Amino acid sequence: MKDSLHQLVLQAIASLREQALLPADAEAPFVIERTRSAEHGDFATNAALLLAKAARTNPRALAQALVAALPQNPQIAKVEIAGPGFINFFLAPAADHALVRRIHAQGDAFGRNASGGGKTAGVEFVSANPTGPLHVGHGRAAAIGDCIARVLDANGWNVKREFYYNDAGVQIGNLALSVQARARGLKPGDAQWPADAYNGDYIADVAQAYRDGAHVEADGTVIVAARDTDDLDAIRRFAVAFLRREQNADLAAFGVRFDVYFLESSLYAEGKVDDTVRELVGHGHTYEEGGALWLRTTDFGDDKDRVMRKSDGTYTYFVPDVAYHYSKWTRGYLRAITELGSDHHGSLARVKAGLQALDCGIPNDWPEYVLHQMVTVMRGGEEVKLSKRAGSYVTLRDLVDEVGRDATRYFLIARKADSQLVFDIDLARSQSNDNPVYYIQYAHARVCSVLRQLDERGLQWDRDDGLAQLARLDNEHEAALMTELARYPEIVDSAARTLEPHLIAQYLRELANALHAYYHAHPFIVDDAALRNARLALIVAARQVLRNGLDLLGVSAPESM
RNA sequence: GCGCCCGUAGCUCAACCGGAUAGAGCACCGGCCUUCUAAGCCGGCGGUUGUGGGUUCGAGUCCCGCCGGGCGCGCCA
Repeated sequence: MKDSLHQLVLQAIASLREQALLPADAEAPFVIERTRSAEHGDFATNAALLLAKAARTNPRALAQALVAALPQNPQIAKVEIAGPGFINFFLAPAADHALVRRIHAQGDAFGRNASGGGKTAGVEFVSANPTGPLHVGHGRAAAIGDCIARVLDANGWNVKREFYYNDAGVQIGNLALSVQARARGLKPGDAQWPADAYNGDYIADVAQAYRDGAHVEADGTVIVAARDTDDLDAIRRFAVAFLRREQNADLAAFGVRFDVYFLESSLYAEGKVDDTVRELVGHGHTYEEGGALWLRTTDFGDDKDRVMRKSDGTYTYFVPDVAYHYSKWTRGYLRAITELGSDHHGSLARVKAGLQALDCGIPNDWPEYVLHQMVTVMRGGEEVKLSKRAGSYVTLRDLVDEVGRDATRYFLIARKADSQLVFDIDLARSQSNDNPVYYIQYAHARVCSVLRQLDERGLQWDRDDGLAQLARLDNEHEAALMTELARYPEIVDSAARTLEPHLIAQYLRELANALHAYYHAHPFIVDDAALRNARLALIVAARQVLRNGLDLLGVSAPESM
């Protein structure tokens, strides 16, 4: 609807140009937007406000001319000029009826669109190194990344979820030493306990499994523990596999799966890091100084140049990062979304600089970054400190076990990524009306319950008759609910454009509210069969949209609660 | 010191490429269950959008300066 209104206004502008009421080159980035209140109609445009100057007239007069030039459209009941020169559109009931029929016809596909054209978009998120369990911050990353992936999919993109991890760096070395120390019976605090070791209890679990000769499978590879506490390399391989398996299990419990697990070590093994360095040198963006190889990232907007190869011959971490993103490019990811904690934002400029320096046609706005701010966890009114090294922190698994997958996902997705988030465990756990996720799920279950009630009363819902009788829906609650339903495709589009999945969560609450309000204002199971069928057609449409929206969040839509 | 993000009701947060009277939830006050689940609905209270300027028909939104909070500023990852 938004699009067709946009077209109508464009036609009106073109018409005014022909009449010389507007200069021939007059155009403006006008918008069609939902109004805030019903008295302003359903949609409004600011076209007259933006074009008034070019027309050398006042906005209201121009609005008059635009309205006069608007092509007729049966879905528009009324057009008004209001305020400083807004043009307000009032939709005809027929537009709402067509919408309800469309929801029934499209079902699970309602709200989806093909704007992505089937092109490939890679969404990288979590990308935690296998040095310990996932914590609540990873949970936020998982919820946001997975939801972005679902939203892009709903917009017609071929989405690849990708998890990148370092399986061979310094931190992994510390991990191996930690497990080895535990396997030798040492504990944190002991004189011989390694200085940079991980102190969490989970290290003891890994060590125990290693000594037991356990075999673990992770990311498609099986590793059997060598049991030899002197074989640090074997310990490392085992520990990585063990913790990767744990992380995968936690993510699976959270409802998140990946298409690609990308190992940093593979970049070295396949010579991709060397290739990248060679390309950068070849394009003349590097220089040697102080025994190190530098990349002139300042040519691409960075604060200062960055060392690529240290004087000891090893690479700094951002070189494989560039190689990794370049591999996404060569794998055909037309869009690459990288979801990170905002504490990594400092590295963005140099990675982008590295990609630009490859001179291979990567656009300046590729990849797209989505950064999320910290999560503060509250329990019993007190902040739970997160410290992996100290070994005491809230794991994602803890949250999913305690709070449930649905509420955890909802709480982590419902807020804009770039604002800090307070996760109140007590609130998320509460199965009460304090908890917004149940509110939405209850709306879905409520429709199911009405249909069950219908059955118990020995009645049947005639869908076709209902869809034919939509004109019987004439009260304000029905109008409000239909307006909410009509917004859904716009929200799906908007969430993908802005990469802001919280819009979905926000919207679903408003949709649920419209349904609950309708429920209380009017009985659905009435004696008048035509009216009954029409009302049921409307609430079943609402149920469909609730289900579709919850699916985008990865939250279940229960039939009863 | 420099860079990025944030600052909106007592609390947690919205506000669709700058739009009309800044909205929800929680908390608080008051109504509504012999009627499809009260995990619900309706009403009320609550704001100088941190602050001072600027841009324009119009600013929570854009620009500049302050104040406050977070994160980052390594030949660490």
